Amino acid sequence: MPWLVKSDPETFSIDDLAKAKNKTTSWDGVRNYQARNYLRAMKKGERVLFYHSNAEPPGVVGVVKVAREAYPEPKDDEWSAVDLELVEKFAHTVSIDALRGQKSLADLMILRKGSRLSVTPITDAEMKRVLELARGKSGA
DNA sequence: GCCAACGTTGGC
DNA sequence: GCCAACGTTGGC
Repeated sequence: MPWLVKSDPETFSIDDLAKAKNKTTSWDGVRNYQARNYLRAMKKGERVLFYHSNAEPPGVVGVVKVAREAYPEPKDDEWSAVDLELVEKFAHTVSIDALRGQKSLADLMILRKGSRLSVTPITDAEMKRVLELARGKSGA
């Protein structure tokens, strides 16, 4: 299953990931039970959209993948982390406006008002559509 | 900077 | 177990 993770770029941006060792980071600090359960459902190799919140503009900035499935956080093993590895940084952000402009993306949890989940599942079709938008295709 | 939406906390 | 208060998130 494909996924989407949110990050405030002031805290951790896709450029930070690009600079990280092996372009891989431990995705820890999630302190929401539903998001944690999603983390635990991630499988190695699955693709994950990387979303910048509180950015100008907010939107999807690239694709990462699950490099290591969920493991307990060393300092707080009630919670889980995964390792995420950079796959690609988009040439252009797929902005939240662009996402909202797509009927096929209307069900994205991220677009719901007040949605604060930092890890959400998406469908294969949604992943495909966002990748098309990233590559500049506007078609159906 | 504002504020609506949400999750968590804590008194009862 | 309810719910008001509070802190945080995130778009604008």
